[in-house]
Amino acid sequence: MFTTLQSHEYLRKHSIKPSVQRTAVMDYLMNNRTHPTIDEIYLALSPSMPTLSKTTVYNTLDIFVEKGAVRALVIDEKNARYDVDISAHAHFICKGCGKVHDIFDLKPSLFQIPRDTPFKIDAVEISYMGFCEKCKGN
Amino acid sequence: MFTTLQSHEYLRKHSIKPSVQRTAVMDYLMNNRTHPTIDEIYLALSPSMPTLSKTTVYNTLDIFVEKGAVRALVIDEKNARYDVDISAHAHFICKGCGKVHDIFDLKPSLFQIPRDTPFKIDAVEISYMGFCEKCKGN
DNA sequence: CTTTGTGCAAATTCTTTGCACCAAA
DNA sequence: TTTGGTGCAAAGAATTTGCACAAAG
Repeated sequence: MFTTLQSHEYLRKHSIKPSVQRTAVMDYLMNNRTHPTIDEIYLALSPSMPTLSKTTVYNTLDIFVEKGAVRALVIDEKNARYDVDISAHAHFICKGCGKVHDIFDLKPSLFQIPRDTPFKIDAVEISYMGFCEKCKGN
Repeated sequence: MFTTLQSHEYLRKHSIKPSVQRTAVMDYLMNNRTHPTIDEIYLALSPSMPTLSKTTVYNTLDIFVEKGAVRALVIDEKNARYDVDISAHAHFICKGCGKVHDIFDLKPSLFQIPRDTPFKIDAVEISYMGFCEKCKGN
């Protein structure tokens, strides 16, 4: 369980001013490693923060990504999803239920950036698609 | 240059009934390996097919993907992009101009599916983000 | 005929924008 | 007070849906 104090600390480390809303969003991300969408974050927080607006959630995540505090995943065609774990790891998305899971334990070489391309590459995203345990039976 | 006859043939191979519209879209994809969006395809074809509707382009691409004739790329947060090359290769998206480029010549092992996951994985997508030659100067 | 495909318009969904108000330094 | 943050409502953009008509077998 991560505390508000730790979220606060983590935000400062990335030079993000820790407002109440930002701390709440970061708190949620640190404790819910489910690659949530904007809507999921908003729905989870709004009961305890009734004045929270979805615009603020959008703004907040934009800042987090810009400052390198979270990763924006491009794996779900429907919505943007966010991951507070910025270390090199891959993702799996279930075509049945849409949930996104982490895949750690892959060879580090997978995440190497190819040389001899004409591009200035600064990020890699490795995604697997298929069906999760629950959905593969159906 | 791929001909309409070849597109026609390729559609049959994937058991897709080759209507005029479908053949035109496949033709475009085979001759324009630029990972086009729905809108780009629509705008390119509508001058010569004034009655073409964007709904048809959506329907068409859905069928192509479902039948395995084209790959839907999840790399561009704004729009879906389509690739008629279904072989194992990676993509690079430029954060400046948004263009998507192919990266061939990567180790085949990169595209291997990890065992010892609880998932039934049936596709891999490897994406690199950064700036292309033109945009990296700015 | 009967099935399948096409295309218009409307509806939905996700995201962005403009602007007024609030809060912190 | 001045700057930056928040939140509402409206706008925008991509995609989906419902339905009528057209085309193919």
